[in-house]
Amino acid sequence: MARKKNSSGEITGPRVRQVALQLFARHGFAAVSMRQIAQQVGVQAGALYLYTPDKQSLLFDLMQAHMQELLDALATLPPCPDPLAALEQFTRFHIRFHSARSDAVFVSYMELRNLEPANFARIEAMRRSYEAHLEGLLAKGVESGQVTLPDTKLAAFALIAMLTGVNTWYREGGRLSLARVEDIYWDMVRKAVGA
Amino acid sequence: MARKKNSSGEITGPRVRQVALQLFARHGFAAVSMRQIAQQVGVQAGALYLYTPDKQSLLFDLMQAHMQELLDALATLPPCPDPLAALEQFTRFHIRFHSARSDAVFVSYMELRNLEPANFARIEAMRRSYEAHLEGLLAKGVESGQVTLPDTKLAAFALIAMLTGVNTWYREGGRLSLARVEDIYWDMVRKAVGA
DNA sequence: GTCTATAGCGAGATAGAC
DNA sequence: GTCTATCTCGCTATAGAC
Repeated sequence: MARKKNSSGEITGPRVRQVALQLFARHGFAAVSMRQIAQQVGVQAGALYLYTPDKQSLLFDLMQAHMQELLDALATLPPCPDPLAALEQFTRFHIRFHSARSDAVFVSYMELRNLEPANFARIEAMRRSYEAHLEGLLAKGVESGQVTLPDTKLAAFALIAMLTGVNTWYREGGRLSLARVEDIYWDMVRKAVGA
Repeated sequence: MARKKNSSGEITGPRVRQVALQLFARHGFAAVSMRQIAQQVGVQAGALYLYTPDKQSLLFDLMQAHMQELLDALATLPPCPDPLAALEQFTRFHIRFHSARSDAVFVSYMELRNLEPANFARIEAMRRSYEAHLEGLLAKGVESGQVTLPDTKLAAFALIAMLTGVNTWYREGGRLSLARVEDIYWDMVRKAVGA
């Protein structure tokens, strides 16, 4: 066994982050106290500072980890030479990835205003990189003539907003399976880009 | 003149609401103190309680006023017998109305979780009523055969998310006029619904 | 690594003078 | 209608025992 005798530190750190994410999503960063987090983790408030230098860093780390995971997952999608197939792949990927992480998505969008300027800039750069990827796909589709769009930049914004909106209403075990939701949204995306 | 000698009370009330809305949008409800609001209004903290019983009521009043204004404006749109013309009218109305009130839109969405349950229920009912209006338009389009959609409920969610998303990037005096933005979004909406 | 205890501060809200 | 002063509470963060 590689575990040390006092191994709870290896488990408490991730647990602090998990609890913080859930509470931030539910009540908002500013409305959640370090005491609340500690209570839900099952430690005293002072012990939290072994895992984060302060509350702001805790928020930033959660948001950065989420955005990095998103970019990494995007980068490991199988290559897709056909622009329309790539757009379908992106659509289904976006819905699946985001619906599986509703707390992180919510926090990463809603709490931007609670980041210090330097931290804000770093998260925003990651978000722009993701948007630019979609815009690139749309531009390729326009080039190949498979897609017709008045403005690829606005289309990228519009599609991401539309797809992320799934998180506001989708609940597992509801009327529709996620696969069916993907189908329906892909149908609307495909038509919206004139394919 | 109808103004009384001590007329500042007639102007301070609206000003408190205006300042609170701006600060809530910028920093979040929980992060803004009554002292901050008072300072920006130019009164002492205690004086705020002449205009609102407490901070929660201030938030709720702002959100309710916004939603009521939205529903009222929707109800006074000129009647539109053709389903497709009605959908275009809705699209342009939504973009215009929401882009002119970005603070209220932002607060009314982001701060839902800071409402007491009873207040939350009232705001949610108003939002659902707005969504139902759009879904009704889409259903009429399907009936008349001018629109093709796999699911009108999801389409309503998708279109509202897409249109409201304009607020995340649109700034007056930017690359595109609002009229041009309306055109571009209407093009995508029209195609997305299979018209 | 976690605890107790506490410093230092700022919050929401109220009382009463003017 | 607005002010000053204050009550009471909870916050972030730290110190030091174990």
